[in-house]
Amino acid sequence: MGAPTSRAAKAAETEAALKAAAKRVFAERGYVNTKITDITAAAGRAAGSFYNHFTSKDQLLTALLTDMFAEGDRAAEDPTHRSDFGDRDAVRWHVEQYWGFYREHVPEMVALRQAAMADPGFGRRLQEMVTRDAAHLIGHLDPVRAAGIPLPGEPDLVVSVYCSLLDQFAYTWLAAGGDGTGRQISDEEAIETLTEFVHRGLAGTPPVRRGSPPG
Amino acid sequence: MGAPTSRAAKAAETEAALKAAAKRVFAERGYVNTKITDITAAAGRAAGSFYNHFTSKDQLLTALLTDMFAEGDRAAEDPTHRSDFGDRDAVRWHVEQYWGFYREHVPEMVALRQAAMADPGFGRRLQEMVTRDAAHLIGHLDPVRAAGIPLPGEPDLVVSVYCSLLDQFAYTWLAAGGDGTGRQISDEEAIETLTEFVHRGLAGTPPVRRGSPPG
DNA sequence: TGTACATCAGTGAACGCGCGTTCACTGATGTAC
DNA sequence: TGTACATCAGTGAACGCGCGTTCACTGATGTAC
Repeated sequence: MGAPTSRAAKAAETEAALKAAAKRVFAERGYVNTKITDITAAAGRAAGSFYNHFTSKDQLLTALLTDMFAEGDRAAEDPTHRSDFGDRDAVRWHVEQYWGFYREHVPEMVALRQAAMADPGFGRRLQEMVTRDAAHLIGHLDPVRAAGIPLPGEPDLVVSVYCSLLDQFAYTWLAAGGDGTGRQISDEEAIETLTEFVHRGLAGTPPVRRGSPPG
Repeated sequence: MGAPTSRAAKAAETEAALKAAAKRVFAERGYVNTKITDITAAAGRAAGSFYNHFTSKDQLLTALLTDMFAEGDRAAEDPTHRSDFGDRDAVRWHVEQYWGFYREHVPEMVALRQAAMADPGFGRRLQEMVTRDAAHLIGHLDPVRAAGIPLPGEPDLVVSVYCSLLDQFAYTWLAAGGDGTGRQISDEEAIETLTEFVHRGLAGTPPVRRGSPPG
């Protein structure tokens, strides 16, 4: 800004501007609907400039995802966290992490979701991300079983249920703009409801209930 | 086939062939990646023929969705079903309905999901579909509360949790080809795990548990 | 029943729009001496 | 420190590919008399 800049600095600045603009534009109109020139325009650069930094829109997204995962890995490396999903606090911690991460990375998460539907390469990338998460989570179920509480199904399926739930719920409320009723949702409310539901679902005792009342 | 056909019959046959081909091709390569000529080629017709029946790919999808919903409404009109989500059988019945419906309509459900991300019109359509479902389901929670069991959160959010879970889990296993580990899943296993998890999540009693053991 | 004309589903080559991508050019930064 | 040349980020008009869409044409079905 004003000060004379080296070439490298200027290039880095432009690349960062393109990335930031891409996130903004992806969030506004979605990944598939975004043209290269939408990104360069939003970044205040010429169309041709794009190709000094990225070979394609896909590769730009890949770069954004790399940034995102790097940050995510750093954030997730809190080895003090509770790892027993029979423990409500442990569930809450994980739900909160996921929710916070999604909220911070809505443009990338949405773009990845879109790209995964169109491009098998991103599909695999998304699956790997989920699988890695799942491998981490599956161990958190052992203490539940060790405590004599039967899981609702095979551990890998239970993890899949958990991931499905968090992913789609976060997408609905943080990215898609809610359930269509205009309802707003606070972080606290989302995290509490998810935590309670998941904790019960994993480690809760189903009630002994009659069917429908006679007559 | 062979027999001389009236114009109307021939046109209907072609339209049906285009719809059937579209479903096949959508399932193979996804909605966004499908070109008009992919559909006409799969149906064994000329490219121009498409426009005798549909104005665009979007409108073809709309037609497929109309067919699908018509069938879905007919199937869902079983007024004898249990409507108390404290009752495990009631939960199971709903899960089973959803799973079966999704299985029968993978191409349309996937296409709708893709279209909803790109086109706000389809986004609204999808939201309406979910909202209608939600309105039906929210009443099923009343008996749970009436029985003195606290829900894991506000009823509308609980319904949203339920819908998120079923939608994403079905998409993962029926459309996206699983969790990336090559794991297969039977209908029975899916329905049982979902039912148990949801039933506990809604109406289960969370265990009284210590935090992590001392030391 | 037969003939002449009208209509319409289907055809596929050709057209043209939109957008990704290129490339000759500019001016600023870096280097050589 | 100064001059001459090289390099490189950025520019934006122009190019061209891919695909949606059109349209003149064909041959079969429908209608009039």
